[in-house]
Amino acid sequence: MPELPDVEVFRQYMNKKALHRTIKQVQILEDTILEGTTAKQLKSRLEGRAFDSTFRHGKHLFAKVTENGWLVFHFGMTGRFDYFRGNKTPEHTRAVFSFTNGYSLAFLLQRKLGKLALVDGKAEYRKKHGLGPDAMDKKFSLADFREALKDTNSTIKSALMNQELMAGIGNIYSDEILFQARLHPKTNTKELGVRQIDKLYQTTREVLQAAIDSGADPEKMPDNFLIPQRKKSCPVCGGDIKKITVSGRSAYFCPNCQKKPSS
DNA sequence: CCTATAGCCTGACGGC
DNA sequence: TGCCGTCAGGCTATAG
Repeated sequence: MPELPDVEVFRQYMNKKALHRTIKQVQILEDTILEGTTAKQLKSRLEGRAFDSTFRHGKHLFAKVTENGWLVFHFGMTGRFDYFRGNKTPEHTRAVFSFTNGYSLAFLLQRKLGKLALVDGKAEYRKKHGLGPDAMDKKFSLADFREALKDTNSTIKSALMNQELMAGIGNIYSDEILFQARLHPKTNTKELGVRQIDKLYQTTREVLQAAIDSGADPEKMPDNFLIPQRKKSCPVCGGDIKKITVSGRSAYFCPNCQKKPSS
């Protein structure tokens, strides 16, 4: 699930539930999710401290640890949080942060494709992973969007999902953005005119914002969104949705509404 | 530079 | 019911 809107919702959840509480205990149930740190180090640097604030960049969530750097969450394909009371950890819990109030924040990963890291600065982590600007950052302007796509010669779907160009968009939301922009996923970036690029920027921002406003819940998304019914029929024309492979990922689109400029 | 593929992991689903 | 292949909202390394 976790693309930019989902991670933003997780951030809000963490803010609401787990900020400013003293961390009594850290438990790592799955060492393989640790990136550049150890269970021992996490315990020594987190226990007795608290999460002061959160920051999201693309699909990554950073939680500020009082005077002690940042804990970084990456949710892989199946990650999420669960703030629960007591000792019974939810299924698929890989790490638990227990607070002095008797509640705990569980970091869940069904498949173990997520990561947990501890870093001194957000910038260094971003640099190390080659992450471009956050797709929803206020400072990520139309000019930046044009610049990001300028030197690429790939399918537009692939470009939108390229975390080096802009961070946060994955397989599902790239499909939604291209559906709303009425662009075929295999359109080459070079085929797009200035007007289309500009429109795509607006659409990208609108789709991501609408998803965040919906709590990243397909049931609450606008009626014209493809996501809730991407394996069924087009919410606009009612036609059949087609599935093709683009950049090694499944792309769902409406052949009637989304045509390549050249065809 | 770009695309395709495999691998990392687990679970759900469809076909037989 | 059971087994098997396929696929899944991410990312990385490698090959062509």
